[in-house]
Amino acid sequence: MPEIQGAIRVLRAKGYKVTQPRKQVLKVLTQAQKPVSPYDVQKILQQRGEHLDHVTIYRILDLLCLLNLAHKVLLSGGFVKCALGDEEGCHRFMVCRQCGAFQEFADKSLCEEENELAWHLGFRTEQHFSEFFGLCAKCQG
Amino acid sequence: MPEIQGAIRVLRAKGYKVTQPRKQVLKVLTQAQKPVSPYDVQKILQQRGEHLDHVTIYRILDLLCLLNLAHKVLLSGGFVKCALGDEEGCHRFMVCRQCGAFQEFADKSLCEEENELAWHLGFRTEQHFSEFFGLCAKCQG
DNA sequence: CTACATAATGCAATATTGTTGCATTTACAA
DNA sequence: TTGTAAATGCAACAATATTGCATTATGTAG
Repeated sequence: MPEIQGAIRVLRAKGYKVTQPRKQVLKVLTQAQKPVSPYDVQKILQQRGEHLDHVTIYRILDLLCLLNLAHKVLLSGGFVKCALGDEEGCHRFMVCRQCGAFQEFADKSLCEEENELAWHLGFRTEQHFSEFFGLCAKCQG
Repeated sequence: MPEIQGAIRVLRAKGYKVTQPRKQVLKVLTQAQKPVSPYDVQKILQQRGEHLDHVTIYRILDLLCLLNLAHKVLLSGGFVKCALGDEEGCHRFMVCRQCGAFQEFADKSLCEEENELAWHLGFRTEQHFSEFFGLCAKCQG
């Protein structure tokens, strides 16, 4: 598990403890062929006879994301917020990680570029969703 | 409420009934300055002394999405799936709406283009997430 | 090696999100 | 005005997510 060793080094280097639950979650993520939800992690562990509280799993995943040892994927079926209107199936949002402000913007050429890229990979795109996380103008102190 | 009238026309044209609950939800979406979750819709209505079952709200929002009168937005805080690894803060997925297959792909120039666009709008991007929904090669029969 | 301080976990409780089946009501057309 | 098909409400439940606090375990200092 070389990947896990690397993650463990990062944990230690940043002053976080290397606990059994953290190692268990890292192992699940490393072995998983797909992105997994916190709930998936719990079920996979249960199948091995191991048990972790789901709260613990959430906290570990949050930490791993914070340390860039994991990342969040927003697949379909996710949190749903609806707004009225249709902008040609291309929805691009900027979300400020500081103040939570968000702003939608459209860029037609970018959409076409994306479509073309996917097309070359054999994929026919019907809807785009993009989110940029970062700092808005106000929060770039 | 010109927007609502338009939506109502679409409903009628497609043979869907124009019911009180549907008009209530459309009104909430139209007045909302932000994307709202189904739960948000319910709370907003409650504040006005109106009440709709949450199941009804889910069904209406699904219908509006189906008719392209609304769309789903995947903001941060959504359904979380984590995988180990860090690919420079740019995660682009193609998800097949038919078979659910997904595939991650990277494109550096696209990322830079996106960063630049956001930059011109005063936004400093740290992480990208993109999802393309459509049909994979296998499902384009 | 032991014991301490504190970080991390487990647990309890609760809130939010989402789905299904069926009884009842409502919209709209005849 | 009335019939009927569509839509809603209700009940039940499953899954997802967050908070506060008691308990446990890690890493360190002795």
